[in-house]
Amino acid sequence: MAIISRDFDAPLGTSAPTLEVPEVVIDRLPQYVRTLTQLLEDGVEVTNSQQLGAQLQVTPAQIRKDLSYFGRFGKQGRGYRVRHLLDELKQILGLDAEWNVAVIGVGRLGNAILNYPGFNPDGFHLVAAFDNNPSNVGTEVGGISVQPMTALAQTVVDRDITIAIVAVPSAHTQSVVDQLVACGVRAILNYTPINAQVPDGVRVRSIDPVLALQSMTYYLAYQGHPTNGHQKTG
Amino acid sequence: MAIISRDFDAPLGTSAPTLEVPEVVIDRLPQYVRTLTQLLEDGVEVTNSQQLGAQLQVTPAQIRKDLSYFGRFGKQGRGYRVRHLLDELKQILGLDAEWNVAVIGVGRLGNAILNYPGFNPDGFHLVAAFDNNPSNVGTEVGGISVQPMTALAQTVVDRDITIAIVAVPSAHTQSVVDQLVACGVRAILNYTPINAQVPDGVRVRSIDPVLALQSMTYYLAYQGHPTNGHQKTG
DNA sequence: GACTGTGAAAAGTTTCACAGCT
DNA sequence: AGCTGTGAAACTTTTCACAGTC
Repeated sequence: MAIISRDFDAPLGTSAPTLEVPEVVIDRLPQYVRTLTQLLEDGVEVTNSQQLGAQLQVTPAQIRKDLSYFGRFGKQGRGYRVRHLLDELKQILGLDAEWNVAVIGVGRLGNAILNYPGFNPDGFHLVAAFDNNPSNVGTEVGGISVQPMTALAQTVVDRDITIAIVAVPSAHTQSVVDQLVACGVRAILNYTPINAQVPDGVRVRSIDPVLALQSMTYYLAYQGHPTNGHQKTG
Repeated sequence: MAIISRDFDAPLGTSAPTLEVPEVVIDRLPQYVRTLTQLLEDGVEVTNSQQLGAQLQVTPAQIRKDLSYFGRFGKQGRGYRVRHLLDELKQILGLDAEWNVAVIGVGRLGNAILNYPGFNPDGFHLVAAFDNNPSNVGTEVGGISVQPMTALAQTVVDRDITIAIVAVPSAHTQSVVDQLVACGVRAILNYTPINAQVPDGVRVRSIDPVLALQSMTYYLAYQGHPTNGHQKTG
């Protein structure tokens, strides 16, 4: 039982990440990390599930339950030492490591991503950029020299790249994702509006502002759009 | 029973959107819309839950169940007419209307958003931009003249703006969101890494690439990061 | 024969409520 | 007294399986 400080005997070492911890829980941990980081910066040394819940708009019980999957980090009657809990969560999420990231596609969006300063403080280092278009290859974007796609496999190995950000035209998404998977990349942040198919063991997250807007309009549509009367078809 | 073609008597007209339809279902509908749009463009006239499920990596049963909240759109033995189902779903989501959107903050990120061509084809029109910084006010970004924040309330009314995209520095998020809510905006797409507090009836969706990356590293950390041995603290 | 629409079962997730530690 | 950690209960969501229609 070397891996996480949990004391049940789930079959570790299976290739699919079907550990005992529900995926929804994992998805919340980064938010806890962020809130704890904030508290730490504000000089708060001890917190509790009540306070964290208020910040995150989540019930205190949920926070306690989520944390209980990984260990006992608090002290009854007192709460959680902010620094301690933060360190534990970062370690659980693998955020105590530095991660090298490649950006595929240096069009308008890829450019914005490469120039975005928000990744580095969190341990994600954009270390390589690739593009299909010969006129982009060799240019510098965000301090990184753009390489041709043919250099992908070699650079992924040389630079120990484990994560890729895809910002290519929609039509190329699947092909680029296939190439990344073939190179051994197993975490992909997809900025295109395409549902790429990947084998088991590869994770894809999508950033899709249009989908986000479209799921909100449902609630707007009848809560009363000021001027625009929605007429039914059927 | 005017609003949606469903035949149960949930209390409509309540201010919070606690209709009978689960929120997870609403969140999936835009993806169905996208896939159907794709099929339509490819000239496919009839589809079925099997095919849609394969595209979306969702079980056919889930698609049928989701659709059943809104009506009976298919024909047994045949499937769904793509155009018909697409029209129905768009109507349900309010995507048969055009939505005017304001962008708050025209820094690097706001600039990228205002120049992003992906919103308009889906009926979202970026019609106004605001910034606090006097040196940005009056400039043109993405064909839109940047206004001061003081003009917000008036412009929201004049231009029938119902949705806002927030791309300001983190420290200003809550204040900007408060102003938007005060103006009557009830759907906000938040590009900052801050959890804004909003009253009931206001929807916030966040675009947060760092959180997306951080939830993937958990799975990478022990599936075997090529070189980097993760050592436990405790 | 093929597929939808849907109750009912199963699985997953959240919340409750309280024993137990500080 | 105050808060955590956690089984058990409540609730939500997904999947199953099949009657019904084309």
